[in-house]
Amino acid sequence: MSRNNAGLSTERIVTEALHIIDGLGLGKLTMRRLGDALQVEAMAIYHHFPLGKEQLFDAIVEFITDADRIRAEAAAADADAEPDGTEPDEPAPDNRPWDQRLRSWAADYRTALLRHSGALTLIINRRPDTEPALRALELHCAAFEEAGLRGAAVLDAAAALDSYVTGAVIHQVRATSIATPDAPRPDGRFPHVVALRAAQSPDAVDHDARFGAGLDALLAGVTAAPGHR
Amino acid sequence: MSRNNAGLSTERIVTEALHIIDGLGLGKLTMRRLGDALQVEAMAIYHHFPLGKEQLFDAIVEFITDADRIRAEAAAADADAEPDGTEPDEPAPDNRPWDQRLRSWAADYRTALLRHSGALTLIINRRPDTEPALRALELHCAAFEEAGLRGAAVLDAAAALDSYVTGAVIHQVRATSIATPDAPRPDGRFPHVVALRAAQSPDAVDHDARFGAGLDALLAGVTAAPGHR
DNA sequence: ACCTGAACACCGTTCAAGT
DNA sequence: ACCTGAACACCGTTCAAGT
Repeated sequence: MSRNNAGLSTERIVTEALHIIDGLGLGKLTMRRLGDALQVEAMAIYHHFPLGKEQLFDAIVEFITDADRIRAEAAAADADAEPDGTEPDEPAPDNRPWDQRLRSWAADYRTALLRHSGALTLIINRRPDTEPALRALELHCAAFEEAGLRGAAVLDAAAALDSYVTGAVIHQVRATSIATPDAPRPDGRFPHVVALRAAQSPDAVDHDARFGAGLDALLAGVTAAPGHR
Repeated sequence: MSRNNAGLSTERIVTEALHIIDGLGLGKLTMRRLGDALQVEAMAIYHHFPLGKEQLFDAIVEFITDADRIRAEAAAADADAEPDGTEPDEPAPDNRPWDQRLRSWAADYRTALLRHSGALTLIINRRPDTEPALRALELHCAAFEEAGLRGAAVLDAAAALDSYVTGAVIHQVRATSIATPDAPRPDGRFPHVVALRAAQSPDAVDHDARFGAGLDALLAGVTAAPGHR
């Protein structure tokens, strides 16, 4: 066998990089380690990502936030009793009401971010004009117009929705991260926190329900407001 | 002069590190570069942060999100016509209604994050049980109880508020980051986006107004909901 | 206690070379 | 076109040593 043509591809590289991030953390993602995992010299990666690690990071973010791929994977898992060789059809238009479309998008996006929480710091630098981002924005704008918003209020609502979902994932990842041993336990200076945590331990929080409650509140709030600001 | 006792302190180190982050970006914050800026060997930093760079990162995050220091600085700038040597008094209790307290907190926190947007990736890993974090949570819980919420709904509302503010800063930093030259311009596949951007260019967005609108919507939504979920 | 200086085990990336 | 291998300029961190 030849040492060339090791069958490298951008998708294989991104998948393996994500595997390292999920397993060892973002800090352990090294070009050399990634090369080892791919059974290739580290420098071979630069042929597929000439701009280096930053470009690889961008590709990872696009991969994680590619809603179409996520939906296709879910559909393939559902329809495994239909093993014909046909390509997946053009995705059927979603005819449900605006709020159900937004709730589905939010749930899917949140799931994708949580599944790869080790890459969250990369998501922060996500380019707003990438194709998956524009596709999500288009979905949001169409939904909020159907809800009755117009003009700047539509874009404001879309921004608020994206902000909430991103922030909620960060909040949850923080809350479920391993506690530092020397952390100050809430004492008399924080009476409300103490009382509320006595009723509900931080470890017992239902993050899915909390996320849904906040999302409902946000959607109700942005669509109840007058159409202009 | 001796080569020892260079006057290093954790505060000086953190301040200088933040200066490098603001000026050159987080990626350029190096122990060696930080040492140069402090006129000291890089290894001297380890005497004040024995756990290394991660510990320094935590200190930077605490510094940025220390609401008390921010408020004290603002107060000192206001009261510069009162140059007596007295220490700043115990902060007066804020007797305004719950929503004004939350709006002030949100504005201050957002300002602090935006001022050091290069450190945003560090903020993601912010420990939820640090003292500034608990202080903010206490403020949130007291306000939402005053608004009529009870039990889990109070903590849910506090989580939603923190999520929104954090996410909104990330959204804004993304939106105002330099555009990639090869970014796909919105075309016929994104009709709503195209139409809305024709009316309001992305560069013309009033991010302060947008933030306020979303915050108002969120506060209205979480307090309009029934007290339990 | 506080800082120095050399050393170690890594990094990302460039570049010429191989097939 | 696709990959290798050596090399360069860095990193974070350890450790013994200085004062």
